Amino acid sequence: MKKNKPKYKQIIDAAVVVIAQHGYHQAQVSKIAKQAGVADGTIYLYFKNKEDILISLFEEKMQLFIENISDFIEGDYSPSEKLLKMIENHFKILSSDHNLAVVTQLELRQTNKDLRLKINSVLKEYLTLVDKIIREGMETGEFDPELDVRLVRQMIFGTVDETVTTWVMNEGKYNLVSLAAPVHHLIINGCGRKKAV
Amino acid sequence: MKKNKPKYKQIIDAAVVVIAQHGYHQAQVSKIAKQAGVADGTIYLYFKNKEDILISLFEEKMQLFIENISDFIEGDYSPSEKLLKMIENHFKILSSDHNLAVVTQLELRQTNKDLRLKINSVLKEYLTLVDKIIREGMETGEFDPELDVRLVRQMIFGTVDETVTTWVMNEGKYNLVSLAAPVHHLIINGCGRKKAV
Amino acid sequence: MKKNKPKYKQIIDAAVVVIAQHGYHQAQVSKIAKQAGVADGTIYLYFKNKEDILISLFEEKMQLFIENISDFIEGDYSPSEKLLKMIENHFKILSSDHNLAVVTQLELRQTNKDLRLKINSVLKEYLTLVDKIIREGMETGEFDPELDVRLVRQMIFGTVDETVTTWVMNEGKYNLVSLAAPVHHLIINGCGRKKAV
Amino acid sequence: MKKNKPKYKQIIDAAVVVIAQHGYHQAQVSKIAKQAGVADGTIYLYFKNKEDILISLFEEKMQLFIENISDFIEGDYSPSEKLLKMIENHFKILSSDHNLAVVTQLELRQTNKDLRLKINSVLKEYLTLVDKIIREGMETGEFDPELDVRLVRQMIFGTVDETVTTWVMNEGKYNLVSLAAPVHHLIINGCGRKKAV
DNA sequence: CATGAATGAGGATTCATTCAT
DNA sequence: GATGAATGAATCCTCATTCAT
Repeated sequence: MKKNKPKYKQIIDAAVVVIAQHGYHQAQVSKIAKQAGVADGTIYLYFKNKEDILISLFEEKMQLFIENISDFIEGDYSPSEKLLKMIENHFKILSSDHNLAVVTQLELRQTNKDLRLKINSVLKEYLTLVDKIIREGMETGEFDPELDVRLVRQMIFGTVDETVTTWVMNEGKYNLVSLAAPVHHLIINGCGRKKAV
Repeated sequence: MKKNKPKYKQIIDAAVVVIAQHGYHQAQVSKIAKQAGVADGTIYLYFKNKEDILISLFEEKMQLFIENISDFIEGDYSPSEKLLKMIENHFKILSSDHNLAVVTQLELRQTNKDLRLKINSVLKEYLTLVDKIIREGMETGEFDPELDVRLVRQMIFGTVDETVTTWVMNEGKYNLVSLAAPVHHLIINGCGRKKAV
Repeated sequence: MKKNKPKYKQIIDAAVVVIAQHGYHQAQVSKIAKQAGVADGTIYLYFKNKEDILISLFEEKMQLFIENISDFIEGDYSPSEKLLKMIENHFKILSSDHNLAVVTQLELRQTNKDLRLKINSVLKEYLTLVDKIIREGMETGEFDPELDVRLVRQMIFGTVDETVTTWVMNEGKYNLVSLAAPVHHLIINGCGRKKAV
Repeated sequence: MKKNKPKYKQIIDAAVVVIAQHGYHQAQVSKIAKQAGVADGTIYLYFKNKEDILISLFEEKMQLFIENISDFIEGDYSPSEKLLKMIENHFKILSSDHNLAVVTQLELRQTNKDLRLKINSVLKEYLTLVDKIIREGMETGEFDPELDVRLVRQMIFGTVDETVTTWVMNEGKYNLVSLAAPVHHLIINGCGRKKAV
């Protein structure tokens, strides 16, 4: 399995650094090879082509998101709590690796439609976990049972993603993790005034 | 004023068609010229360069969004109603011009960072209107007065944008406009169960 | 006769200014037209094409050189004196019109071989006058009767031309006209030490 | 060192052939690559850009001129003899490589001012050698000690250059090398009649 | 396994010239 | 005579990928 050889991860990490520093369109294979400390040709012993580097990069990093939340997704937390932990996890990971945040929020979106569709299919596993939480919430009655799951998932992911992107575009000038609670609150309660109970 | 000459809009419309059909990276100037029924060189009588076509395209189309909502943004509707109308307008425009939807949601995002920053500054006018509605809602008491305006704007825009993108990626297989009401409901109330009044 | 209409000279003078200021490769027809205060198309009522402007420019200006020396070329001066006057005239004209000097010494040499051959044939009339002086000098015995006329002409023109070009390249920082006498002296006596008489 | 790899000289020689045959403006990079028997892209492994090919060409060939004369420039010849050998060398090199003569005398002068300035700075080393001979002649008393060195250098170079250019324009119809002695004679003695000794 | 020299397809832009008004 | 909007041909360079060593 190539994925376990040291050069595999070495090249992916080099790709993150190069793309973050030089931008997607200036991230030539030769630059990535140099950063990884291997020859250009070596890249092709581990990846089919350049596109394959990017998809693999996304797969690898997506594991970070999923591994962390798998722990508590089956745990004894309420759906709302799970959602909060998920958002916190999302913000923490990207907050702690600014290069990765730049790559996923800005640079990797400059790819063509085909590549983006492939990236989206990698994303699906993550989104499925969101769906699971939503359904659980609807079943326990914590969430509105009339919800359209896909729409809610889009609201959650759209809000989270837009929040991170804006943060990256502002060059991380404010604390992203501290936005997890208010974002979660917005998602659960909307922007309407809470009715007196 | 070049913008009022017929060929200006003719070229922009050609660009939308060509980019939607062939993708951003296959949208050569010569292809756009052919689609517009003009010579390659004529493009450069109306636009500084290829990038200028794209920015102008975005400016021109963004006017559609803004013009329509300017009518009622000052009207006697409640903030929540204004928000609903805004979302409906957003969905209607992109629903009725599938090419445009493909271009704005998928193709135009593949551009380099410089171009995207310029596009974002065009977008700002639209986002300012959203902010206005949010602030009005907070003042009238219809919205939670404790809201972080930027965060709410990100939730609204992120949700709307993600909804449209998913719809485009599903090739418009379902009715987008009919999602305006549930999306609006989610934004106002969140996914939490409505408390008994 | 087009050459006598005011716009003919107007366009040629505009060409000299534009070429001197912007360089040969940035001297577009439209720029020359603008400088001349006419429309692009008007140029083509007076000149066959762009090349024709340049040849005509050279013809017109070459007249300046020839007219002035025609006066004394038939006069009672010795061949050596005629040569000195010719060099002085050459230096004076280019000294007094820096734009013209830049155009003839630097810019017009960037043209293709064909155009340069045409320019050379315009130059011929001028060079014939040089030949005439040389032959006269050989006949009167003032010049070495064994000379190869073509070679001498090349020495004279080569030396004069190189002197002007160097002066232009040094941006006219020193007085060109005052070099006429020493250049003339070099041409007549060479660089060898004058033998004691 | 790229300059010592075989393809470096291979490409330069191809450039000389292509420029001589097709003219500067028709010497496309792809044509040069084809003539050199390499791919277009290979050119750019050895040269920064097209301009760099031309400057390198000039540098490379200028070495021919300088190497040959370095041998005797320090030798026991009189300054006048050195000058003669230099002119002979100059004529021999260009006489034996007609393509090169066309390129240096006609085609390479069509380049823009920037490139010409760079070419001129390459030429400087050669002109410095001329200056050296002149100064030596003035010191030994073989040349007029009152000479303006720059002016004499301009006479020498202007005469030599004009002689070669005329020869090239006449398509090499006569023997250039045999003109070395008379040109040298003219430079040393001028065209004036030698005074009886 | 690893290398890196070589490959070659592909596109935005300029500007001399035309011609309907 | 004069205009100027429209034309369209023509080229340098980059970079993902290969393959002989």
